[in-house]
Amino acid sequence: MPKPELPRPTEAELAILRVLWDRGPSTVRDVTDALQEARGTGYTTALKLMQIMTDKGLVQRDDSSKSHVYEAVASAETTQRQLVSDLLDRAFGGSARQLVLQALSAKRASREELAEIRTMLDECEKNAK
Amino acid sequence: MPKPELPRPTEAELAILRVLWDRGPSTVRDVTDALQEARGTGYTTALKLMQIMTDKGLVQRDDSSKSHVYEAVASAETTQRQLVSDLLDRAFGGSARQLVLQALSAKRASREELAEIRTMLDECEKNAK
DNA sequence: AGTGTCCTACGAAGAGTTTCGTTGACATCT
DNA sequence: AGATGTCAACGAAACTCTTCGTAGGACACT
Repeated sequence: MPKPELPRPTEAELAILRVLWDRGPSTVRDVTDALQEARGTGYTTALKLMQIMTDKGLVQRDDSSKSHVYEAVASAETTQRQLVSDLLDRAFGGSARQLVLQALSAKRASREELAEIRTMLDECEKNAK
Repeated sequence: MPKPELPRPTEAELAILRVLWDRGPSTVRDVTDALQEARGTGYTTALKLMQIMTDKGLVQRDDSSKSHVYEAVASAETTQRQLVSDLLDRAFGGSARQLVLQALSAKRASREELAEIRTMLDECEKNAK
């Protein structure tokens, strides 16, 4: 079975995943530095979290060199889809329409963004039942 | 100040809020019954959560009758917008486009839903910068 | 060898979340 | 009156999340 179904990342875990998606495989030092200004995360805090994430299967560790290198297991897209799907069920009763509405009203999308979304809608429509 | 900025509801709290949005003002018994099948929530569990939510300001309590009646303070729309906005920042780096894309791909929206979303887009475009 | 630096590992503290057992108040039924 | 039932209140327990202090190993430099 190729999909053991990863757990939903917590808040601090998600911040680390974002760094890994951004930078690619990174050491604890790299991640700590990246999160230092944004969150003030200390080194041992990041290390502990990444060890936990390894146990959970959220990241993979390459310990062949002295400084272990960590890599996100699931892609940003996959994880984002999981998080949205989760929120959809938990807060919106499954109504994608409502969720999209709130997303647009929360962020006041620009004209360009609206145009892009419209293009995506066309794509979706082609595949819809 | 009329907007004291409510905290983000936790998972169990959100389940309770959903019942209150659905049913309107309700007693602990009502909420427990509604959540019984969906979550197996026990009476004292629901009571405790609703007391905590009262402290947090998420719900209001009317204790004029023997069975206290609870009511959600924030509307479903307001809370949903807050949750989406939160997820947008935490997981999508603020890109509403990406979030909408994942929402549509997570749920495989029907043709009707797509049409409705399209209509919403028109509305948004009128108000865009 | 001694010192300093960088790294992993471990454990524990503190906060928040969720669950539930117990208690006491109050009302109703017999 | 006594038994039964419903309810709010409280506290404790189990769990998760997040943070960090401390220890120990490896390495380089003096």
